[in-house]
Amino acid sequence: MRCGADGTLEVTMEEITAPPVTGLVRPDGTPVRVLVVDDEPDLAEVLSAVLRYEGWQVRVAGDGASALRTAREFTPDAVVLDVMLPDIGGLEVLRRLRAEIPQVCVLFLTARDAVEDRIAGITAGGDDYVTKPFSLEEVLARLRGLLRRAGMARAGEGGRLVVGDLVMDEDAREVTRAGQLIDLTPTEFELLRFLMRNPRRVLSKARILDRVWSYDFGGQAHVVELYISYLRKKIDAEAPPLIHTVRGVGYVIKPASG
Amino acid sequence: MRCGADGTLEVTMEEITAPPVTGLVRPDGTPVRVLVVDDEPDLAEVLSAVLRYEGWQVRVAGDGASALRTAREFTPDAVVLDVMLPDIGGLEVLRRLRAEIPQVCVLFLTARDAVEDRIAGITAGGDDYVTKPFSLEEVLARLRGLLRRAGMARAGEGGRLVVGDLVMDEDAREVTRAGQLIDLTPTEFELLRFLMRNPRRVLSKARILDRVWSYDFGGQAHVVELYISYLRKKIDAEAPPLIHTVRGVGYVIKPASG
DNA sequence: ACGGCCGTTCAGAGGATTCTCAGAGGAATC
DNA sequence: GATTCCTCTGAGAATCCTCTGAACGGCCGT
Repeated sequence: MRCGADGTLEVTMEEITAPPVTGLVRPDGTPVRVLVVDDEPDLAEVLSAVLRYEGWQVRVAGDGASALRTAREFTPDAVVLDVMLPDIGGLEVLRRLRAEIPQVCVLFLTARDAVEDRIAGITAGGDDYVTKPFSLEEVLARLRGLLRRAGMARAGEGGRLVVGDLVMDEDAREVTRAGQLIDLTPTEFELLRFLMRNPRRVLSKARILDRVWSYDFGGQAHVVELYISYLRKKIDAEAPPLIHTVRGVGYVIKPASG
Repeated sequence: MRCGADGTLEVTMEEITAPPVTGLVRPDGTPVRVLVVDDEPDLAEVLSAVLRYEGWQVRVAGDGASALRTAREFTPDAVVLDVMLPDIGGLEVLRRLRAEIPQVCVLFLTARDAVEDRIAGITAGGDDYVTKPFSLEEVLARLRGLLRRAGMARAGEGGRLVVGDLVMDEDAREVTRAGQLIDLTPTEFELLRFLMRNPRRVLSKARILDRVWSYDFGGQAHVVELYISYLRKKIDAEAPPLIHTVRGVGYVIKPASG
């Protein structure tokens, strides 16, 4: 996803074609349902494409009133909710949502500087927020966290990712290789998480950029190479490498044997 | 839960896990039931979100009459009750509640300057109160205390929190590290309690603020950093540190080894 | 073999985040 | 009413993170 100078959003085809990976499912086995509420159609569209790609059922609403209307018959498990809506305020929407679907998770989208004021109290329960501009991986990760804690976790792996002897604990934000604790910066962590969520799948630099970096990032794909090199120094330094370059295409992470 | 290639699902029992780790359950194993009674919708919403997140079943009422009505069919174990209700006085509600559910615990919410002697009578009866504006952790702690004394403690944990050689006795309000008694101010204590209730889980500054500070606190997340630094001076000064900064995210408390 | 392209790495500027100190103001206590 | 203690603000310093630019080396075509 790229944010053009004119405010348009481009979505690369790649983003909507590959098969789903993650396994968050409702207790009854049906797919997770997410309602996206944002008055920017482009952003809402990109978000819903990514969530759908995650294997979830998605609906979109452009304002508070239609969000409530949709929620009533869609009964989502989670709602991605922009606090700046044209009609009803975000917190009001939250309250009315809760009145109808008490256990629903809400992920707020908010401007960076509007945080402290209106958002007070929302992280106190299970809910969470993400500040604009965000990266798609960040939104996904937060949403997965919310849903996992809401009882839609898949067996055993409660937010743990494993590739060979490399292990990531998302809650504790800990990464270990062969038991050795590895210290990562936020961007390194998010890049590695994206790789580990797609093991054995070659990821293009463009796609990595789209997912891991914020949508308003104007830089070049060179950063990806740079951060891959940082990661390699930290996790592939003294052991058979897990991160592999696929020349002219991108990068893969996979266990040493295969 | 495993998702087979043919679309089948296997569900194991342990997957249906509750989010946090409170360990308070009814004798018959069903979740604790709490009724929140407050005429401020925002406050009631935040309270119920927090309690629900704690794994309890929650109902909300906006005035005394509907509180009594709801209590009749909900049969709560505890009631969080604002003394200032639009219709019936809090004490009257208490009396009528007791008439129907004799063993119910009641936590009063009251203004700071409320009459002290009446409150004294309340605490004598086993109930408790919290003055507005309160922190959510305070409400939770008091509620846990009430419920524990009402016989809903799960075996083992009697209000003691342990992380490595750091021990907190919630009832005695005592903290020791390696046997050494540590003196904490009220805010320091509450911050540490929140950390110790969530060991190995990274807590964002926003979340800490929402939980540990009063809901009307208008300040910045900077206070959290400040109080973390106070805690470190008292707890982590001359021993392997337990409190760790996760840059760009928040803080974690965890035993020294891992 | 040569040259262009791609990927890797280094070095450093600039920015963001976090830590700590000092002190004002207020609450609690005696 | 005075004292002590606690909480919070503001500012500066220290630390850490991100990204740019450039140099280097290998891969692949011709």
